[in-house]
Amino acid sequence: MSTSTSPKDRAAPLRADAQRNYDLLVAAADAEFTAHGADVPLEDIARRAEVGIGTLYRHFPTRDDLLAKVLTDGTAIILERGRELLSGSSPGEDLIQWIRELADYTATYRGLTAALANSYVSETGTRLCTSCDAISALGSELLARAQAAGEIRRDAQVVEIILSAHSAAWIGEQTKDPGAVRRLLAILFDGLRVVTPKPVSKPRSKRVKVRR
Amino acid sequence: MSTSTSPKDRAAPLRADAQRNYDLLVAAADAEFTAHGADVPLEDIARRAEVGIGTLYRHFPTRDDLLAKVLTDGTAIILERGRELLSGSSPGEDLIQWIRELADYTATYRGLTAALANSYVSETGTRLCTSCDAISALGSELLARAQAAGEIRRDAQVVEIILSAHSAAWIGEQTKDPGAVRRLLAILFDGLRVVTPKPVSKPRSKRVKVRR
DNA sequence: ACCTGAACACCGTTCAAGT
DNA sequence: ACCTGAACACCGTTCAAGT
Repeated sequence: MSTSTSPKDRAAPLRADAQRNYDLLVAAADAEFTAHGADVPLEDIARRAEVGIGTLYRHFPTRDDLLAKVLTDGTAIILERGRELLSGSSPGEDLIQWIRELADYTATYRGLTAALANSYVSETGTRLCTSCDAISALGSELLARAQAAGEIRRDAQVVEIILSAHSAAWIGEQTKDPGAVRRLLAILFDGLRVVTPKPVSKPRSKRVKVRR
Repeated sequence: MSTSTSPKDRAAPLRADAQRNYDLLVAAADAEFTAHGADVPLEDIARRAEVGIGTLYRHFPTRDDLLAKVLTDGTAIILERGRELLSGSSPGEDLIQWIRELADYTATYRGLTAALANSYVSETGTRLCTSCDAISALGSELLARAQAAGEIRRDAQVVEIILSAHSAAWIGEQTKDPGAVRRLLAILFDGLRVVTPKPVSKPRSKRVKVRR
């Protein structure tokens, strides 16, 4: 919540009133997203911030930019947690724990999962997407480590892992039943723990080259 | 595609022109949904059917009604398949196969998953929801049978099962990667196959009733 | 340099007028 | 009984005019 950094996170010196409006917008956005979900009319946010709608667009050209800003703290935390878990003692469970926390993060606002998933595969590199990239990078590391330790199935890829967390959160949004999320994740995790034996590399079996 | 039944599926005698418009609307809706996804402007559908927008609303008060109508055939098929599988030889795999087909069904139109999932938990009993009820009923049967056979974990519930299919389809929509869907389902299914041993019902262990 | 809000575009939904 | 499309509401986005 200590978010009075400037738009580009550089020390781009904003005029005093602009900085003030910027901060008001971020606070208003957080409040509105929390209260009415990630699809709340942008106009409502501007109104709450007591700012013209044009000002909102000036600072945040797209809704995703606003979402990304408001999620900054959460994103930092989930990334930090990932790094911590990366040096945990049980690679498989470390990955799993991270996914659990990722699902929570994804549920920050109602309707957020759709926005996140969209940006996750959108062509245009939005801000939200940038966070996603960092998150999948970390996911890759955690996954690779767990797979190397032979604790997680080798045919799993980051996309599914990450989007699984998303979809669990999505299911939570739809059903409003935290139990469903918990149970689904439990199934998923058990599935992830299933390790197919390494294809018995037949010691130099005479592979005959066949014609045609 | 043989869909010239009347709105309420009764022989409610529609006036000839009304029936014609109705059929045109269904055909147009199918075409538009296929081409532009489940969110296509209703106006586009009316235009393609060469019918006033009011006529569309008269026949289909909500977008869900239109979706439900256009999905009738698919819904019937998935239900029928479920019944077939119900008398399959391998309860666990029968359930799993059904989920696979359910995921396909859910992907009929781009953007359909969201609509389906929404209606799945919506309060107001829309048409779409009605289909969903039938589907979960069948899912319950398949699941119960598989669990009774000891082939599927006992803590799984229908909601997750169904919504898992939905979310797999959803992931397909997002990533446009059929491989991701396949891999996710594989993980999920392995998770479903994990059967925790029945809590060893200690043969009449002397359960002492404790005070307080 | 930044803010404002009117103006425009777009889509959903209703309803008075028509046949 | 049914159809039509103008009319209204709503939200996103832009931009000319203002400070």
